[in-house]
Parts: sequence; C-alpha cells; structure tokens
Amino acid sequence: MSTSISDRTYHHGDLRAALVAAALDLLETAGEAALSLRAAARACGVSAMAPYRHFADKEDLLEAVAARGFEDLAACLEAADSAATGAQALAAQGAAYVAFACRRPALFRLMFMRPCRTPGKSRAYGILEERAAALAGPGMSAEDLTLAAWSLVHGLAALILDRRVPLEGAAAEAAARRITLSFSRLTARG
Amino acid sequence: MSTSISDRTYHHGDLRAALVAAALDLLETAGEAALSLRAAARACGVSAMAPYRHFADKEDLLEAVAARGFEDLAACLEAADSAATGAQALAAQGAAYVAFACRRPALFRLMFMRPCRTPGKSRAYGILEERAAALAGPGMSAEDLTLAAWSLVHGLAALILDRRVPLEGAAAEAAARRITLSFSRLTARG
DNA sequence: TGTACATCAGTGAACGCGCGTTCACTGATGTAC
DNA sequence: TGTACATCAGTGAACGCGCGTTCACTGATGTAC
Repeated sequence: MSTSISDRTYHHGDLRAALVAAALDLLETAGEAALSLRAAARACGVSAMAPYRHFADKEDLLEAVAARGFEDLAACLEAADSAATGAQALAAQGAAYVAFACRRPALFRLMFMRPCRTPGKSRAYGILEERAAALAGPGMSAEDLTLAAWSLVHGLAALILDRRVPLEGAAAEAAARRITLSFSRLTARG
Repeated sequence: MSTSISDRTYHHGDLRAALVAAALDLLETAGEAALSLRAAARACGVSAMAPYRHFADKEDLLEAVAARGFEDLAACLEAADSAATGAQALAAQGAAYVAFACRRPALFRLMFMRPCRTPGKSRAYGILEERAAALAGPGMSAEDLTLAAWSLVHGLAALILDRRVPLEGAAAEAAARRITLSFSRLTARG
C-alpha cells in the first residue's frame, strides 16, 4: 500500500530523463519563464543541486529539452508524409509543422527562437528537403526551394504564435495546408 | 566650454525619448538580457525611478522600443519599394525585410518574438500587402498571397537569425531576393 | 509685476524575489581481491 | 562469502546577483489672481 513513497531510494534511477520530462512539462504548462533548474529539480522531488550531476548548467538542460522537441517534430512530419503525390505530401508536412507549433508553442519557441550552437541540419529538415527537392524545376533550385518551403511554414508558425495574424487552431492549420499546397503546385508548374 | 554639464537641469527635457533611444542602444549593443529599466535610466544619467514617470512598467518601455522598430522597418520597406514592376518590387521588399532583421537582430526579435497585445495590422504589413495583392491570380487569393509572402520573408529572417541556415550578410540578402523573386514570378504566372 | 499654490519630474534608500551556482558533505552502489 | 575502497549520486546551507518595484520625499515649473 504505502510502498510508493518507501520505495524511493536515495538514487533516483533516471534523474536525467526525469528532469528533461519535468522541464518539458513546466515549459508547456507554465511557460518559459517558469522553466528553471530549481523548479525542474523540485518537480522531481530532488534537491536544487542534483541536476548538476547530469547537466553542466541550465543551458545544457534547455538543449536536451530542445533536442526532445526536434525528435517529436520529426516524428510529426514523418507521420504526415503519407499522402500520395509529392505536392500533397509537402502540403501535409507544412500543415503538420504549423500544427506542431500551435500545439506546443513554448516548446517551439525554445527550439527555434534562440541561436543554434551547431547549425547542422536537423532530421526534420531532411524530411522536408526530400519532398521539396523533388519539386524543383527551372524556376528554382532544389536548395532554394527547400529553403523557401521551410521559410514559408516556419514564418507562418512564428506569425501565428506571436499573434501577428488572426489565425488559430484549425484555421491556422488549414491556412498552412492551403498555402503550402498552392506553393508546391505553383512550383511544380513553373 | 564647461557648459555641457552645467547646462543639465533637474528636468531632463525629453526623458521619455531619451530612454527609448538608450534602450534601443542597449538592445543592439549588449543584447536583450542587458535591456533593463535600470540600465536605460543609468544610460540617461537619471535615477532608477525616473522612468516610472514615463512608463507604467518595463513592458511599457519595451513596447515603445518595438514601436520604433516597426516605424524603421516600414521606412525600409518603403525605401525598397521603388522598383519598376510589381514582382521586382516585392522581391526588393523581401530583401529589405531580411536585411533589416540581419542588421538589427535583437530589435527584430524584440519586435516579433513575443506575443502581440494588439494584433492589428502594422504599417509594414500594409506596404507589403499592396504589392503582394497585385499579384493575386486564380492560384491563390490576395489574402493568402500576402500571408504567404510575409511568412516567406519572416521565416527566412527567423531561420537566419537563429543560425538555422548557413547564410550571412550579403548572401542572406541575396537569397531573400532570389527566393522572393522566384515566388512572385511563379505566382504571377500561376 | 508679484505671489501662492498645484502639478510635474525628478531623487534615493530599501525591499523581496527567485535564480544559478559554489561549497563541503554523506549515503548508496559496485567491484577487486 | 566477506571486506575495503573507489566512485557515483545525492544533500543542504549559503552566496551574490541585478532586477522590478514600493515608498516617502524634494526641486522645478507653470498658472490664476
């Protein structure tokens, strides 16, 4: 009965993963300002110093959280990428990208709205690139086309999150789909 | 000779404007983290409390700084909008938008990367809209087209600022011009 | 032209805040012999 | 199987930090009569 507390050992088990999960939860529940090393430790029932066994500093934890976010985003894009034609697949990816940002705004901000230490291409980029490059024609190089497609959905997501455009929820996702689809059709034709 | 100091009166003259200018300078010189109410007051040679005569709180000062930024951005877009054809004008605007972001990254972040209190359309938006809407055709509504064009340059600027893509300075601006031009040409044709 | 007084625009000391991080430590675990 | 000891993973108290903001105040300015 009362094992749940008495089972708690001095050693946590997997404090690192628990801290990342707690940080993610804090971020999405209470916002970026609430995401502190101490709060994450508190949420894991552990002292303020314990995180330093697993992360060099706060930035290190933040990076781990962002990395989790990138994995989730890549998974979302992959899941959306099952449409038949190239243009529709790209549109579905665009909608999924925007939907991800809308669903997890604080995480999206953490992932993107900070300078990147290692500007290497993410897995999410690769998934997008594959579809976008297939549409390249005389009008635009494959590289430019990928960059344009990414900019398009990224900008749309950013503008929506910051309430620069009056789009929310399903309407935002629909706009992303519509615009991405128009874009890829125009490109394929050009 | 020694008038510059002895001229200083108890009353500042236009402390509000001086604070905004100081805040802008702090922002662009030392980064967002350095932009504090106290630091702005310090830079104006005034006590920590003095700003409260002109701004309700810190957020209020930040908004004034952002407003200055939007004016500057609109002026940049207007200045760029002198090209002959519609498509080229739009491309020039796109390049100017990205150039503005690259030149004043911290200001750009302050302006955009925070939720907007009043989601009304800015003057910059109007300038962009005018050019974009003129290109509308059967492929895309004028509204979607404007949103797409804005998303495109905004996303590109954001990705560049956050070092998500390996573009800097002139190369970034060139990419913006190239991509915006391709986009508007494709649209005009579709 | 002088004077009284309201109002405006500053001062300066102080507070509480929660944070990241340091320090020296102790309890738990695993392994070599 | 038992023991010694290195190492790992936690504790808990404390620090300094600069901030935003409050409070009660004082000096400068403008205006009504």
